[in-house]
Amino acid sequence: MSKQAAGCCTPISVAALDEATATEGAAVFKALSDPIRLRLMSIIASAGAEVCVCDITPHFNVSGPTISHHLRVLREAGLVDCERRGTWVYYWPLPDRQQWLSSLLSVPAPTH
Amino acid sequence: MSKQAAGCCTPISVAALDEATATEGAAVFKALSDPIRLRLMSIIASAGAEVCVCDITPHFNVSGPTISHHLRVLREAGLVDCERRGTWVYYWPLPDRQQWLSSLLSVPAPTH
DNA sequence: GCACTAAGTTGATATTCATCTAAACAGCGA
DNA sequence: TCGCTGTTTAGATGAATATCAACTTAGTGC
Repeated sequence: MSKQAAGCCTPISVAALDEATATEGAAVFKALSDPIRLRLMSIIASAGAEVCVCDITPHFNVSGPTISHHLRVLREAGLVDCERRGTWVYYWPLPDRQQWLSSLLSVPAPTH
Repeated sequence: MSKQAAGCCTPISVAALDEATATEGAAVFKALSDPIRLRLMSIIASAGAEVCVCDITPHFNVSGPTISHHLRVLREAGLVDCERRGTWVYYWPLPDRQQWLSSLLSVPAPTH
C-alpha cells in the first residue's frame, strides 16, 4: 500500500538483482519480448475471463502453429495457464508473475 | 495515485494493446530479456547516482566489449543514457521507460 | 468406426543474437 | 609525440528463435 505494486519484491531501482533472480526475471521478460506474445498476453489479461484459442487466432496474421508456439512460451514462463474443455482450449492469465515483473520495474517516488 | 504505477498508460490487464504499442513494448522488454542486461539495468537503476563502466565490468564474467554491447542495447531501448567524462563513461537510468513498462504490467486490484 | 474440426507437435529454414578477438577511438600523463 | 588505460566498433562464429508446411492428437457427432 505504500507507493505501488504491492511490494512482493525489491524493485531494481532499490537494490541490484542477484544473479539467480536476474536469470529468472530475464526469462519472463523474454516471454514478453515478442510483439505477438505481448499482444497475446494483453488479450488474455484484459479479457476478464478465459479466452478460447479459436477467438485469439483470427487477430493475427500468422499460422495456427505459430500462435500455439507463442502461447506455449507464455505458459512456460508462468504468465498464463490453459485447459482443454471439449474441442476447445481456454487460456487465462496468472497475475502473480505479471505483478512480480511490474513490481520489479516500479520506480519509487522521489523522496522530496 | 489510485492503485499504482502513476497511470501513464493503460495496463494490459485493462485493455488489449494495439499492434504498434505491442511492438514498441516488446522491444523494451527484449532489452531486459537477457540476465546480464537485467543485472546491468538493476545496478544502474539502484545506484542512486551515475555509474562508471569501470565499476560495472568487474561484476561480470564476460569481456568488456560484451558489456559495452549490452549497455548499448539498454541505451537504444531508452532505459539508460550515458556520457563520457574524461577517460570514463558514466551511465544513469531513464526512469520514464522503466515506469512505463511497470505500468503496462500492473494488475489492478480486484474490485471487491 | 468414420468424417470433421480444433489445437498442438515435428522438422526444416532463415534470421537474430550473444559472445569473442582484433582493431579503433578517446583521453591522460610523461 | 608516445605510451598507457578505458571504452567502443567491426567482423566472425555458434546458438537460439520465429515461422511455416506437414503431421499428429483430442474431441464431437453421425
